[in-house]
Parts: sequence; C-alpha cells; structure tokens
Amino acid sequence: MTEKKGTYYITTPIYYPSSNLHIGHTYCTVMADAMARFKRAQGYDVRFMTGTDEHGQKIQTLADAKGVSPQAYVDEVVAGIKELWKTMEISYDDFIRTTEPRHVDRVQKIFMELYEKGDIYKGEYKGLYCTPCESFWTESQLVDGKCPDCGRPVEEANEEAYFFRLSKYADRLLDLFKNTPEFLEPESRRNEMISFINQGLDDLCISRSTFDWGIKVPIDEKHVIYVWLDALANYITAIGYPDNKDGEGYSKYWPANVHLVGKEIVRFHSIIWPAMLMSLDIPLPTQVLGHGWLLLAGGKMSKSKGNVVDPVTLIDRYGIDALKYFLLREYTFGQDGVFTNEVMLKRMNYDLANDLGNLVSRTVSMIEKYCGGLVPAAGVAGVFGDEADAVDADLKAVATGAIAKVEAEMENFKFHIALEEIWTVVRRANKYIDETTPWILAKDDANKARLDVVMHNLAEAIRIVSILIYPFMHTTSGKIRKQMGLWFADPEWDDAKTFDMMEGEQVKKGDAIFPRLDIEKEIQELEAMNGTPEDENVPLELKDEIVYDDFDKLDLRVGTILSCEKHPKADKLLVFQVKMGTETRQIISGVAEHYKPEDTVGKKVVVVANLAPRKLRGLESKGMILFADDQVDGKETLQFVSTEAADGNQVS
RNA sequence: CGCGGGGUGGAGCAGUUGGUAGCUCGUCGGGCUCAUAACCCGGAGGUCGCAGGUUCAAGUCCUGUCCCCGCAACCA
Repeated sequence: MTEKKGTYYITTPIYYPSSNLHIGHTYCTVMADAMARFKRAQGYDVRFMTGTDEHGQKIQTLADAKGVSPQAYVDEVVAGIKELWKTMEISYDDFIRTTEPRHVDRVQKIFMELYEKGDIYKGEYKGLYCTPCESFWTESQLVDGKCPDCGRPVEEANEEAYFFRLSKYADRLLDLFKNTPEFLEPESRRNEMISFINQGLDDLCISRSTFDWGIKVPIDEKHVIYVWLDALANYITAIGYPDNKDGEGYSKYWPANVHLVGKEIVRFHSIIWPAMLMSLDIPLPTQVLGHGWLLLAGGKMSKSKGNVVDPVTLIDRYGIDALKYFLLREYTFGQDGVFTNEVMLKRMNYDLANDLGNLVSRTVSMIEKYCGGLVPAAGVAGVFGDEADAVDADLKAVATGAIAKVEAEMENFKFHIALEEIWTVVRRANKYIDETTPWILAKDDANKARLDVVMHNLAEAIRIVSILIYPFMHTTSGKIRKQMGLWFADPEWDDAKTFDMMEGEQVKKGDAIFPRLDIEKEIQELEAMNGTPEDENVPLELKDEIVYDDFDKLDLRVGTILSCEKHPKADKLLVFQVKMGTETRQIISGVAEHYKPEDTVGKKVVVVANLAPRKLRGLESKGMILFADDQVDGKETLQFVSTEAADGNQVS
C-alpha cells in the first residue's frame, strides 16, 4: 500500500466568465489537474479547487448588451466552462462561483474582520469624473482635459470608497520575499514584485459604487466589494472560512500548498493576497507559482485573426491524453511557449505513437506469439551469462529508478522533465528489445527460458510506465494495463519501485493506443477547420453599433508625411510632421516598434484631423494617423491606411 | 543611467556548488524485422553574443560592451 501522507491543497485561478475559455486556461488547469492526480497517487489527501469570478462591471455591461440579467449571463458561460472541464476529465474536488451564497456570505464576513482590525477605512477615491459615462479617470488618462470615452468635460469628484491598508504591509511583504523566496516562483517574478513594492504601495480601493453587480459591502449598501477582495478570497471561502474554522475544510486544508496562476496575475496573488491574509492573521499559502503563456506563432490568440486554438477540436481529433501530454511535455513551466500544430503533432507522433504505443504493441504481440499470451515468470541472474545479466540489470535499474526522479521533478512543477524521465524508461525498453532480439531467441527452443525472461522484463517495464503516467494520462494508463492483463486494479504508485511483480497475466492485443498521425495531412485539415470557409459569410465580432451621425463627427483627411523622428522621451512613440493641404501639423503615434522613422517619409496617410490635441510625454499631438493591423512573416505589425488622393482632401 | 530575464551545434531547449559541452527534432550512414514504415546504433555539426579579467582550470565567477524578451511609463 502507498502510505498516507498529509493534505495537499492546490488551486487554479477562478476564471472570469466574460467569454469561453481557450487553450491558455486549459493549460493552467491541466497542470493543476496533473499535480492533483500526482499527489493523490502519492497518497496525499488532495483538495483541488477551481471556479469562476463572476462579478464586476464588465459582466454587467455584457449582460445588459445581451438583454439578460448578469446572473443569467454568467450561468450560461459557466455551464460551458464546466462542460469543458468535464470533457477534459479535470479532477477538481470543488468548483466555486463567486455568486454562490456560500461565497457571498463569507466574503462579507471577511470584509468585517478586516474592518474590525482597522485595516479597512472609508476614504475618497479622488479622480476626475465624467457624469454621463459614470467613470472616473486619472489625469493621465484624459484627452485634452476631457473624458477619453465621450470627449465631454470632466469634473473633479470624490467618490466615497473603502480602502484596504495595503501600504501597511509593505515591510512584511518584503521580508516574505527575502526570507521565504520559495513563496513566489519563478525567481524573475519575485524580483519584479520586490521592485514593485519598493516603488511604494498605495492603499487598495476595494469598493465601488458606480455599478452594483457585486457583493454588497455589509456596512454600506451603496457599495459593492471590488474584485480583489471578492475574487482572491475564494481560496479560503471555498473551504469554509470563516464559518468552519474547526471543521473539515478550512482547518484541514489551509494553508494552501500552491496557488497556480498566470504570470499576469502574479502581483495580486503575491502582494495583495498575502497582505489580506496577514491582516486576517491567518497563515499564508506555501507557494504562488506563476506560469508562462502559450503564444501562437502569429502573436497572441485572437478571434478576428481566426487563430484561436479550441481545445475541444483537438480533443475530438487526438484525445484528451494526447493533448494533456503535449501541453505538459512540450513547455517549460514558468516560461512562455509557442504553440503550433506542427510542434503538437510531432510530439504526439514521436513520443506517444512511435515510442510508447509501439512499445506496448510490439511487446504484447510477442508475448502472444511466443508465450501463449501469458506473462512469464521472473528470471534470476547468473543463468544466461554476464551479458544477459547486464542488460537485464540496466533495464531494471532504469525502470525502478524512474519514480524517484519523477517525484523530485514534480516537487518543482517540472512536468516536462518528469515526463522525459518516464520516457527514458520507454526508450530503454525499446532498446532492450533490440539488444535481446526475442525474434531470434524464438527460433530455437533451447532459448525458450531466456525468451521468457526477456518478455517478463518487458512486461514489468511497461507496467511501471503505466503507473508513472497515471497522473498525467490515466485513460492511457488504463488502456495499457488492460492490454497487459492488469486492468483489475488501479495502479498503486509505490509499485513503480518494484520489479518482478507480474506472472501469468493474460495479455490481449487491442487497438493502437495512439495511432500514428499523418502530420502533413493533419496540419492541412486543422488549418482548413480554423480558417473561415470561403463560401460562408461569418459576421465579424464588432464593437457597438454607431449611427451615421457618430461617423459624421469624424473629419478624416489625406496627408503626406514630411518628416518623422523618434520621440526623445518615449520608446514607443514616433513624432510625425504631416502635411494636409494648407496645414502641416505634428502628430504622434505609438508605432516606433513597427516603423523606422526614415521609412515613413513621403507616405500618404489618412488622418483623424479633428481629434482633440493631446500632449504625449511633453510633445503635442494634433490628430491621429490611421493604421491597420497586419502580419508580416508571422509577426504582428501595422500598415498605414493609404490613398493616392491629394493632401487635405476629405475622406468619407 | 527605471526593474527584471536571456543570448549554448540548422531549430527548440538542459547545463546544481567552476574540472572532458548534453537533450529532443532535423541531417548523413548503418543495423533489425517482434512492432503503429515504427525501433536500435553510429557520424557530422558549437572557439557556449563580444572584449577583457580572476584561476592550474570558466558556458559556469568578476568588469565592460552589443543584441533580444518581459514588467512599469507615454501607446490619439
């Protein structure tokens, strides 16, 4: 029996259900799932949490636009998310939604705890307010002193708001990063956070009164609790805090072992969240891990480019296990990785079909052919000569030694190396077949004893592999075990330490575990599915509709770029002098990374000529040059929107 | 002089405390036929961004320098 260990609490972020999830979310959840299954296999009492963060203005706005209630809106999206996790066989123990009463109630209690500790105070959110837009803006966001959304004047206003004394915890947070470096990994993120704190922490605004889709502030019904307090708290409300401090949930599983998060939200999890916990005076999670992003060759995923990777499509074609294996094996935890169909398909073919699938296939065939389909008994050393003993011993050592390596790598979330370690066993077994040449042994009955030992050893190696891959690919593990005659029980993790456990199992050849893929053909078909079929007229995803009068407000003009230079005090800005008929004016654009200044001179462009002037890093910009997104050699870039018409002419 | 990360054979990456430069793919050649045209072996290919320095010894430490990528700021 695998011995019982302690508890292990792992979380994914709670995702924002403003739209369906993509492969990036899938990636994060797959990692958490693999770790949860791994820890369960090791004998830990695992709590694996995921969920959705459902409040906020954006949801409210989306729901309004669709003409449904916010709750109805999120209900639908969340149902889709749960469906996806079900399809992917994600083994979460609980799924928390921030709109659930259990969460709402506990967040309000947490708010009160913080309030009573004196860490929440009512203050004023000072800003410049645009009444029609109901929005606050900072000085730097304004356009010519006016609302950046509607262009109307703003007024100084103070919105009453509640604040959390984040600044109070700056020193303790710095100590945390210094004394407990493993709290946040990878190291690069930690350094970023330290420098962020050193720039000075402001208190955190934790309430809003400009929208109401949220949890009410218990002492002030005009306010709803803003996202951070609401969302981050899920990690403890989901297990019962503060209600059952003595119960099964919180007292058993807190502090969490790992919060797995994307690099974009590391800051909230490693600064705001610990500060909140310090204030509540409860222990901090052991570790926050920031993973990287999956990027596409053409840049980030976006629906308008038609390059969104839909996990469901891939699962339908290749299966859950192949996709999970690829995600975990291909990418280095913590670093960004580039997703391409070719990389994925090669991984699936080389590792899964060629190495693992073929190993099982050839072994089962031989046991059927040479041993009547029954796994022979173990052999002993010293019978078939030193050479035979040596290869046997090496195979055994590699196979039984893998578990310790896998465990060591998994401690550090090195999924890709852990899987690589397992594949050294697979490769060693394939090599063993070549070294022992069973098909030659089979030609002479005198070698039957040796042949049996060889087949036994191969069966053992495969059995061990089936255990080690179980946390990553449990379905595949089951398929292999069925073919090997081991289907009657779930794999016991610690059995991977022992050789010579099999004898007499009835093997049975089945379908290929991972059929070999025709990579060229698959790529073509995937691309065909992704691209919009020519004859289909699929509506674009657009911003809100406008009326003609809105358009008529724009005064677009043709201009010629006379000169261009880099903005002396900004990296991304170029300063253009544009001649539009009688008038030449200075326009600044944030396109320095796409154009060399000298290459733009003489180009004809279209300008929004009546846009209010605005200072950018000290220089005034009067108008806006139009650009179109483009891709050159797979890299995102911009193109001037150009025309041959004469300078100064109107565009309509 | 904002903060941080990185520059290693054609591609993508490993390289703890300094001691013969590894892995996967590709490529060239060979072996085998049990197996999903899969598997196994071998070769070629790198002055580890550049320039100095410390050391018996540096990809690994120090200094300088060039380039790339994140974060923060301005992206009308």
